[in-house]
Amino acid sequence: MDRLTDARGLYEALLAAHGPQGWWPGGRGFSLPVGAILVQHTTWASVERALDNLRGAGLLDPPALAAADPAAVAELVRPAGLPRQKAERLTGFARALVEDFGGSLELLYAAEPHHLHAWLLARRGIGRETAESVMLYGARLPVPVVDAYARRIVRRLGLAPDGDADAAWREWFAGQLPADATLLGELHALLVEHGKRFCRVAPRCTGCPLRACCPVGRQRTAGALPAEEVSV
DNA sequence: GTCCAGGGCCTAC
DNA sequence: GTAGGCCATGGA
Repeated sequence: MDRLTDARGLYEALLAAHGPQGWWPGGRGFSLPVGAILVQHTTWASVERALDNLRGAGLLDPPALAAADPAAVAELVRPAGLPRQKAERLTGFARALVEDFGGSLELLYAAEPHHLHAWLLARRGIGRETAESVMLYGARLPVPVVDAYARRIVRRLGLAPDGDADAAWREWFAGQLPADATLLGELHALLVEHGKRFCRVAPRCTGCPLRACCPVGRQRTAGALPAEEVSV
């Protein structure tokens, strides 16, 4: 494998290695922002059980969730962990959606992107990463999602931008990739998939398809790891 | 038993 | 601005 030098090469290498991930292909339903909040600090398998519980209770509906008792919602989302916290965040999100957009995600997504971003960030429990995920997969806006996996993988490949500011990372991705929500959605999914399998906090590079072009992967194969690479 | 997952909030410094 | 604790369940 040739040495990777940019985001486009990374995307193509990950796509070749892992294939299309197809996250949230249906995209625009209420389960998307709900899932984006539920998935924080847990696995998607756990989220699906929580979503099933909410669906069974008729709460995958903005007005119904807005009116629901957070304590009852907490029991339904318990499989996804942090139940009290996530129940408050979900009911709060639904209330704001009903109050500000009549419960319509279509109207929310139709807002000017800057306002959409600001509105999402103003919701309790929605930070940068969750807001960007909703904008990318829900509103289908070409927004790169810069998460811990993206940073770790790019750092280990020796491609990280100068400085570590959010803006520098966003510019690093946006400047090298087309403004294409489908491509950026695949890239984020591929980075997560690759990170889970081969680029965790403690490097386990065995079998990593990027090993040949990754300094950490090569050193991992050889044995020792530089401390600054292990700790990224 | 230990680690950590498709984060974000709050507090202290 | 940033480091550290906290939230809680479940799978590896």
